[in-house]
Amino acid sequence: MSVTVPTQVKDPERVRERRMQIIEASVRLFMEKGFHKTTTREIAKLSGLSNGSLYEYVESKEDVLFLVCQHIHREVETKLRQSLTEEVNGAVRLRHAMVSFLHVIDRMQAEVLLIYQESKSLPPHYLREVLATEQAITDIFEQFLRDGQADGTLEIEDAAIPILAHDLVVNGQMWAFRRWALKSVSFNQFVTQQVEMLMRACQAKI
Amino acid sequence: MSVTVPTQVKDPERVRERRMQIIEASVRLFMEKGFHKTTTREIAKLSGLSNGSLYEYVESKEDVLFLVCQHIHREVETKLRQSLTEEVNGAVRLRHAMVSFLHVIDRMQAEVLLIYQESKSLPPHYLREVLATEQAITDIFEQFLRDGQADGTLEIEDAAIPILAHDLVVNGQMWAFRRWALKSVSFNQFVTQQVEMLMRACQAKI
DNA sequence: TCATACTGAGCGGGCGCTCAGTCGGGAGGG
DNA sequence: CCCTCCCGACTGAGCGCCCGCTCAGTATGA
Repeated sequence: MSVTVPTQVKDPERVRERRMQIIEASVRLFMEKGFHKTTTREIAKLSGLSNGSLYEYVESKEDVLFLVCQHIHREVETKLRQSLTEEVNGAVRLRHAMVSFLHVIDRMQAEVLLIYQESKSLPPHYLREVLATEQAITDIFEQFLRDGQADGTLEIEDAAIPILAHDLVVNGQMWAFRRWALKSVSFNQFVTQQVEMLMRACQAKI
Repeated sequence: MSVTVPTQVKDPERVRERRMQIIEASVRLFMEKGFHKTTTREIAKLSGLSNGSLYEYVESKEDVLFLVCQHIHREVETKLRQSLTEEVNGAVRLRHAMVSFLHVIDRMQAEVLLIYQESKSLPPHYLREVLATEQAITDIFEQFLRDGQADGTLEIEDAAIPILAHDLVVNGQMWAFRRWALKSVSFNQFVTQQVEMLMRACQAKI
């Protein structure tokens, strides 16, 4: 939350507005051709800005990538948190969280893929921020696992919890980054199977 | 297996030798700075070749990336197949395969990460080949799952098998591409937890 | 003597970023 | 109410560098 992108423009409202244009254009371009093959000229053009203007809102091409990653992550996290409900016990809560998460991934397939493929091109201080957000998403699931462990609806070791949380996130994201291999699987099949497998993996007493 | 990289040099032995130099140099460079930030000049220099010579063994920078990906994948697949043993039943066989796989990933962390991060930069016809190899590795596990299903030591639905195989591969590769989040977990812990979780997920009767 | 492998200076083009200049609107003085 | 001035936003031609790739020329060994 502490890292911010510098700008020359004084009016914060204007900055937010223009950066939104930049993000929307960049998401489209990066998804289409990747970060490295997209030129700043293309970004400017599709944003409806001139080349020079773009650099009033951003200091480098990497800044743009960071804005994009940050925006996507925020959207994933808020959508996920929105869809969480207060449920009776840990196991049920975990199950619902996983289903919600899978739906978010499905709606944002391309964006999730983008983060997977391009975030490595971020300068270190930006990368750290992006990975922190990724961890925050994982932490949501860790909490549910702990809840379930505490109320006895899940039977798991302490040591397994962080690993299991990552498994869960990664197995969800798989829907985005392994779609090439999952062409013959429908989304509903995928959800059912992954959720069942998960529940077995942590020995849920539903 | 059908895709090959063109060369100007007649002597096949020489081609193999020089390409090995190119691959070794490129693996180091790509792991260090990524594909896009590595120049062909650097590759040539570290390979012990001149700039022009490099292009006798390769037609483009993408060719080099393909050679690298192909080489890594081959190494993973052969190392994995080598360590597979003939075991009594499907469940035990699967368990051993998973452990072997995790050890291969551990030894080749950086290389696995490289494929994850850079293979998207391959031209389509090369990418197809690389994904096919990835699928071949997944297929190994699918076979074990089917074996276990057939002999009754694993209790899984048909529809779950492909998904489970991918889960298994991805949860293993996680050790390479999520190391930033798994710093506090030891390799042995990781292996134990992942294998136990897997066995529960497919209801193994060991 | 000739095919084959190798060399490295250099070409061509692209791309990130800059900067001298334009535009517009609001503040302030007459 | 007008004129002036100024500041912040915007423009886009173009700079400078870099990098993938080539090719005319050289070395080598059979």
